[in-house]
Order: sequence, then structure tokens, then C-alpha cells
Amino acid sequence: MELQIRIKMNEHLFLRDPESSELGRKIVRQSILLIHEIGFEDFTFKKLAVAIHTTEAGIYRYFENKHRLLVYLVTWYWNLLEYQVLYQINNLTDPEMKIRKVIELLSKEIDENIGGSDINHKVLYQIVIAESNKVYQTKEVGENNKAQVYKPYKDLCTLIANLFTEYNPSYAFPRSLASTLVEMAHFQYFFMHHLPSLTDFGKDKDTRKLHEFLEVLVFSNIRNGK
Amino acid sequence: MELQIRIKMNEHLFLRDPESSELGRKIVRQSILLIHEIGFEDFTFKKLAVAIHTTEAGIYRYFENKHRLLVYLVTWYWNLLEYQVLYQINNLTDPEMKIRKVIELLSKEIDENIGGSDINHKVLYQIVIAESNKVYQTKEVGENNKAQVYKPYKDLCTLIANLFTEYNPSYAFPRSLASTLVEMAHFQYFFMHHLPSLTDFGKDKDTRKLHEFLEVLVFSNIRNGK
DNA sequence: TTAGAATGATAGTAAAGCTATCTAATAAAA
DNA sequence: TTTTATTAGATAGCTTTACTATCATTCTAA
Repeated sequence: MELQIRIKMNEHLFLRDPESSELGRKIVRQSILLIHEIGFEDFTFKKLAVAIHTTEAGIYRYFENKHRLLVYLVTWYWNLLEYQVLYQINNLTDPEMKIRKVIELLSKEIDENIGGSDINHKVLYQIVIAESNKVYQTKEVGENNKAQVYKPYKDLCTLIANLFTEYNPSYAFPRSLASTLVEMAHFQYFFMHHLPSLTDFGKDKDTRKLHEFLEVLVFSNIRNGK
Repeated sequence: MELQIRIKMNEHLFLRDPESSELGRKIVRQSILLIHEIGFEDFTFKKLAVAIHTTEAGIYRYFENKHRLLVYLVTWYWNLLEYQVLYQINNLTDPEMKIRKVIELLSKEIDENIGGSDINHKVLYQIVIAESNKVYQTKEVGENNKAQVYKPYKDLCTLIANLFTEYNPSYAFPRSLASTLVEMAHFQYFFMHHLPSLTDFGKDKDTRKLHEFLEVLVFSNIRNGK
């Protein structure tokens, strides 16, 4: 069975739905590769246009600017991750197991054959790690937030926070711990590779240790009640 | 007694030492206000030049580009914070009290009358919260790191990690917990104000609750041994 | 077959992000 | 006191980024 998940993206994120045309899909697919290659700061629509043999103006028909495109990409990731989490914890009853599953999903790229698009999840995961904060660390947070742009991210955090509450209803900070977990899954990965002395797994770059750190971080907190 | 602390900045951060001239100090002081006002993305040397009645070229004599200037500002903060921490825990013997003091210092702006310069610490703290990640979330992390640019940040984390180890030598992730603490002190503050549903203190925006969250986060972990 | 939408091609503008050069002011050295 | 180095101001200019507008063409769906 071929499973095709259609992720409905917030219409504020684009001018014309990139999933609705060949050019749109090319823009999304190639921008992931190009941003990963040269970094978001050096990435321009001009360079992307050259890479996919179209024109700058062509890309501007889909996305207002490069920042919106980044938001689109990162949001796409959050959407898919939430779907993944829901799907994978569906058959679990033990809240502890559910939380362990979430941590596992947060610490690795999403399977290539999920999502029904040919988006490169491995590279997208790298972009999320290296650039996702720029999506909300901007003067436009307020407006974007009003336009529901961060809804998928917030939904994911709410979902995780609810698992914490399910595990221990008396724990006082489920939401903050959820955002801490999500952010740290990515930050510690980034630090491990680029500023290893900020972590305890810099030497062997062992993802399992990072994984263990996150589990200890979460369970030490929610086990303690408050 | 007037205490004048001279912070020695890494020479890679500037072309000409801004603390060595009136214009240099103006650049630093005013850039803090301007970045805070319009955000780092919209901030340009041209705008700064107009604000301090000099020319673009004049500013380029001090800083290679605006990113380096941001690194300079944030690094200045890390340096001063480390100094503050060392000074304040100096007279404490109980490791728990030392850690509590660190968390307190992390959660608020630095006193205006410390540091011997007329830099606006309140506003600088806001910049650190809103923009500091951009300092290392860039393609140049590697080069910068080699040039010791992040040393003050890493030194601060090492200092905190050592306090954790002092409190409990068997805790396995002192460094990762230290960087988690530092990052989350700022992230949760940012979330509280801009994406409140990602925290548990969004409604009343109560800094004491944030403070309590950070204490619970840290002590739940290091108390547990591993 | 024909209107409408999507794309390509081209052009152009304002601002950002630099570099270079020359001159005036000023401070340190001879 | 004169000379010389350093710093700042003024101006110019150049490339790239970020974006808008226009028109012709192709493709598609009624």
C-alpha cells in the first residue's frame, strides 16, 4: 500500500501553493539542498533560480521572500513530525513508552518514504537543526504568531506536554519542559558537532549518549512531581 | 571605590579596538540600542552611521561586518557574566547555593554599574535573548571556533558544569546540562513573551516561575546521580 | 477553440554591503 | 616647534541582494 499524506500548509506561508505545480515542488526540493549547502545567510533566490533553471521572478511568485520559504520548510518538518508522533504512539498505552518514542523521533531525521513527497528528510533535518530558530527569532514573531504560522510547532509541544501530564499530573512545568526537550534535541546535536565542549558527547559524537541525556533530562524532572 | 573592570576582547572580533576611541565606544553603545529597536536583520551600518553622525566607512574601520559586531556584543555579555558569577560565588561554600546564584544571574540583566563602561546592560540582555544564537548558528561556526571566538561562552559553561560536578560527582552530563541551562534561561524568557503557549508562565509572565522552572530542571537532574 | 493560468524572458530600481581615496584634524615624537 | 603618524570625515563608486513590473509564450481545462 502506498500511503500518501497530504500536509495542509498555512496559506500565509506562501503566495502560491508550491505543492500545486512542478516549479513549486522544484523550489522546495532544491532550496533544501541549497540552504544546507551554503547556509541560510548566503542563500538567495537568485542562486536558487540558477540551480533550478528558472528566474528570480519565478520564485517570487511562490514565496514572498527567503525567510518565508525557510518558515515553510521548517513548518513542513513540524507537521510531519507531529504526524509521526501521533502515528507511532497510537498503539502504545504506557505513557513512559510514549515519551521514549517521542524522544527517539526527535533525535533523528524522518524516514525518507514517509510524507508522500520526494523531499529529502535527511537534509531537511539538518536545516531544522542549523536554522530553525531563525524562524521565530525575528522582529515579526508577533505578526507571524497571529497568522498561526507557529501553530504546528506549538501543537507538537502541546502534544508532548500532555504526555508529561499523563505520566505525572502533578508536574508543574509540562509545557516548558516540552519546549526544552524539543529545542535541546536539536541544540545538543548542533553543539556535539560544532561546539563539542558544550556537551558530554563531543569526543565520540555518539547519538545514543545524546539520546540518553534527553531521557534523563525529561524523566528526572517528571518523576519528581515538582 | 570605583571599580573598573577591563574586559579583554578577542582580537578576531574587531579590526580596530572599539574601546580605544570615542567613535568606537559610540559604535558599540549605539548599536546595542539600534539592534534592539529594529532587530538584527534590519540593522545596517548605514543606519548606525546616521544615528551616530558618522559614515558607513567609519564603522567598517572597526568591524568587518554587522555579524562580527553582534558577536562582539554577545561575547562582551558572556565575559561580564562569567566575571559576575565568579565574583558572586566566591564567598559561597555550599555548591547548591552557588548553583542557585548562577541561575539567578542568568535570569536577569547585569547591574548597570558593573563593568566600568556605560553600556546599557538592560538592553544588551534583551539582545542576548533575541539574537545571541545567530552568533554561532552560521556557516562560519568552525572558523570562529578555531579563532577562539566562543571561548567566553564555553568558559562560562565549563564553570557551571564544574559546579554540577562539585554538587554531584556521579552526574553524567554536566556540560550538556550547563548549556541547556544557559540556553533555556534565555529561550524560556523569549517564549514567555512571544510564544507564551510554549511555557507554563505565559499568562502572568512571572519571572519567578521561570526561575523556579530552571531550578527544578537543574536540581532534578543532578540530584538523581544519573 | 478559446479564455485563463503558469512560466519565461527581460528590465529596472532601491537598498545593502562593501572598498578606495583624499583631505582635515589632532596628537605623539623628534 | 616642527614633523610625522594616526584617526576621522567626506565623497565616490561598485557589486550583490531584494524585489517589482511588463509582455510574450506555452500549456491546460472549460
